[in-house]
Amino acid sequence: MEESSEPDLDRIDLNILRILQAEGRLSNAELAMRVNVSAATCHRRTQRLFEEGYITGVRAEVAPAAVGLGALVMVGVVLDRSTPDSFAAFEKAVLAIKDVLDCNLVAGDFDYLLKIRVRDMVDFNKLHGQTLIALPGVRQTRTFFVMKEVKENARLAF
Amino acid sequence: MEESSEPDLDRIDLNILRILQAEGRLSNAELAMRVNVSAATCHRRTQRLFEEGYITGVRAEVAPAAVGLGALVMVGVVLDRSTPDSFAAFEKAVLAIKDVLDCNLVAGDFDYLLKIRVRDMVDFNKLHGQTLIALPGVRQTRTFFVMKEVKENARLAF
DNA sequence: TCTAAAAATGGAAGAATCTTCCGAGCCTGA
DNA sequence: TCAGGCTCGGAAGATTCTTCCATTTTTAGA
Repeated sequence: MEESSEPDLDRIDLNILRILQAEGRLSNAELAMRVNVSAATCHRRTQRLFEEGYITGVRAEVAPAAVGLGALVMVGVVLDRSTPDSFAAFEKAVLAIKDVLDCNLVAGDFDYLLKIRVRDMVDFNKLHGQTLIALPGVRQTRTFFVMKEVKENARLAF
Repeated sequence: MEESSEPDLDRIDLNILRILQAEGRLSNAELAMRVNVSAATCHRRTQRLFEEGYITGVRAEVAPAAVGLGALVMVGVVLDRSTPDSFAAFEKAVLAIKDVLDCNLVAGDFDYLLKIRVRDMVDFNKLHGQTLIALPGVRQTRTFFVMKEVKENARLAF
């Protein structure tokens, strides 16, 4: 009688996740009302969702432009060789670059796709010329300047 | 006497932003201690950061795999024509697709780059065949399956 | 079907936190 | 120098959190 996909999350848990995903600072009392359980139960449920890793953290979203990070750039990276060592070295180096928000190993024309936030194009050119192309094993990069952010970091639909 | 870049954020405000970006559920009392001001001042500062749009929201991060969204896919999209109407129609349609987390208009080989989360490759194939290539004005798409998420949604460095 | 153990629930209350008011300190400009 | 505006921290009522406990609901076996 095991459920097929999401083992131990019932409708209430899923609603808590959905609501906190949108409003992470909601008070427990208000959250309890919205999901139709008592404050005590809601508190226990939410605590469990944190403890068991369904919620990995709660973060305030800072407006990038407000802190001088107005430029968003996507970069495709191709490495020289496709060896495990080569990948590992590249990944370790990328993790240390604060401007890189996302880094994904992909199948397709690139080895990695990066998402980068910097102040402006001048800053990106410096990052590109001094850091990115100097990363271990990089054969070539392809840059995609973002001209308009249509949708950014949307909530998960479940 | 206008400052060049970040007008009205002093060191304390920036620290509040940095801390809340990492721990959005921190109590005001604890936050006040960390930034070395009284609870009252910290409360006022934080409130202002919300009201003036420096913090756009606070969100719980839900583990994608826990809610059945284990697959991450990047898709490059090229449109038939590069007219404003064409772009507008595409963007409007994309905003309605819940699986699309990011959508950016870029300069380069593609018109748009999408970031999509679905359950698995089967789900992606369905989404691709039934929805993506049927979006208004789409000439071609290029799919990049993510094989490893090296860095995901990192915090802004400022 | 029935029963007993196990688990989850909601109410209540002490503890902790929030939120606002107020007076004091500190620049700023005349 | 001094008046005005701004920001600060302490304090206290209001709100919220967190836990305990009795009750209800669910589960599993006979």
